[in-house]
Amino acid sequence: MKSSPLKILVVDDDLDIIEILKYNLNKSGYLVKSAKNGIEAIKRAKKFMPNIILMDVMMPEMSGIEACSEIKQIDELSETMIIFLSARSEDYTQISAYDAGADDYISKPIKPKILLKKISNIAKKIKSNKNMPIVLDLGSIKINREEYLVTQNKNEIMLPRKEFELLFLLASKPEKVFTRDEIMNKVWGTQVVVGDRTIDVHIRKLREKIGDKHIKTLKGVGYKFKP
Amino acid sequence: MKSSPLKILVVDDDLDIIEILKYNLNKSGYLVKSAKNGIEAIKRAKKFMPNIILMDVMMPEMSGIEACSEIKQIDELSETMIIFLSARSEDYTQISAYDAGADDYISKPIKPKILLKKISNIAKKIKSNKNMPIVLDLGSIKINREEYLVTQNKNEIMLPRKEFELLFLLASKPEKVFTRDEIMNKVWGTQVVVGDRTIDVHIRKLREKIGDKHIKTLKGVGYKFKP
DNA sequence: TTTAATATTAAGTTTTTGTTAACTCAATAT
DNA sequence: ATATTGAGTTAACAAAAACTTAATATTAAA
Repeated sequence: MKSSPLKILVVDDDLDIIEILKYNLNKSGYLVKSAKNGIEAIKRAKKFMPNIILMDVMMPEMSGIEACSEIKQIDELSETMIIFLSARSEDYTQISAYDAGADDYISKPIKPKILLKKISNIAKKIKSNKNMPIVLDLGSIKINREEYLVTQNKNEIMLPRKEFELLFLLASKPEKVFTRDEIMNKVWGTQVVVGDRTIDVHIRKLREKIGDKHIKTLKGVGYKFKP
Repeated sequence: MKSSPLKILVVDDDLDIIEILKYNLNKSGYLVKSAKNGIEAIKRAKKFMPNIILMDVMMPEMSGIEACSEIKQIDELSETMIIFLSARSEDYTQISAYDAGADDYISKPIKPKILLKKISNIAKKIKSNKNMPIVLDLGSIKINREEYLVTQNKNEIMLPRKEFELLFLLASKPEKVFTRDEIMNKVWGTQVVVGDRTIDVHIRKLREKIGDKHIKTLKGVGYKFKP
């Protein structure tokens, strides 16, 4: 399960602005396409299926706000985040923009830092599994994701991030065997490469803290959690 | 805990319009009163304390815009949302309306659907504000948002704005881990970008003032407040 | 029994956070 | 007009915790 780059559609009638945005976004590894008015934006969006649309408010033919309303009504695109760009930051523009279903707002002149921060925030949101449970209750062991806390028979156990994520993964499906590859991808992600023994070490530390019996090794296969 | 109905004051010199609005709003369960000019509106607003004022822009005696400015200056009514009604949607009218502190704008002819949607949006906002507690009582520490004051075992601690907001955020859900991103977005907002160490410095200052044990670091994850 | 896979330990490395002091900026006082 | 004050930010460095690796030992499956 490899993660593809985020797709962004830039809509502006000013080609210079498109270029600037493209340059900045490409540099950060996003896949960018552009349109120069609202009508074109809708057409392209349907094909390109972007995760994010950056759109100027004021455009000839069809205003960004109108285009936004239309796009939000298209079922397949309803999850697309729309961020408006505008020359002024007057409130009245913002209000109608949000009415149209805009998800965020950046006022020109666009500062690359702010732009990239917003985009990366959205990227994180999209990546993070929204339907991940907050607490796992495995009888004697309870795992609370919101508090990042593991409780075993009323004892609170603090786990560092990787150990927590590892335990959370295994415990999310007790008795299921997770292969090393699965663990690697879900806990460490697809972008990092670490040696084989790293997982063992983390398993060891977990066993130290929650007891050996909860994590079982299946040689040549993987690990499983037992409640 | 039953929530009282939202109070709406309708201001228009056209009695027909008042009737139409009253009819629609009453039907949706709001508590409605009316005034037929700006001066009367101010008087009634002081007594009725509406959550929302729907006001015509063009009225004899005192224009809606003037009335709006005055109302916004009255302390007890500064939280009241003011929505303008106007025969035309020319931009220049809207601009001065927003300058006067209007919160939204509806152009005539009024479509009940749009009106009620806007009202219900505002209602949601008001409710969520109402539900935000003004004082947090965490045992030894009490945080009063209204007075901007933190009390620890009867000692009053004055915190600067950012420190206060940071503490208030963390303390609003004790034990929950707030990531740096969350903190950044909620305390600093999405329109500014500040360096990474800024949060640390504020955390440090808070710890200096309320004691180390109340704010716990989870490296790579975030911070949490412990009562 | 053999051997590849996993366990263990301690010693590196990297990442993240803590700390301090200096700097900017605005509001207010002199 | 200038000085003062305090909030907020930044930058540089220190410290700590988290994480990884490497070397060696042990285990369990073929």
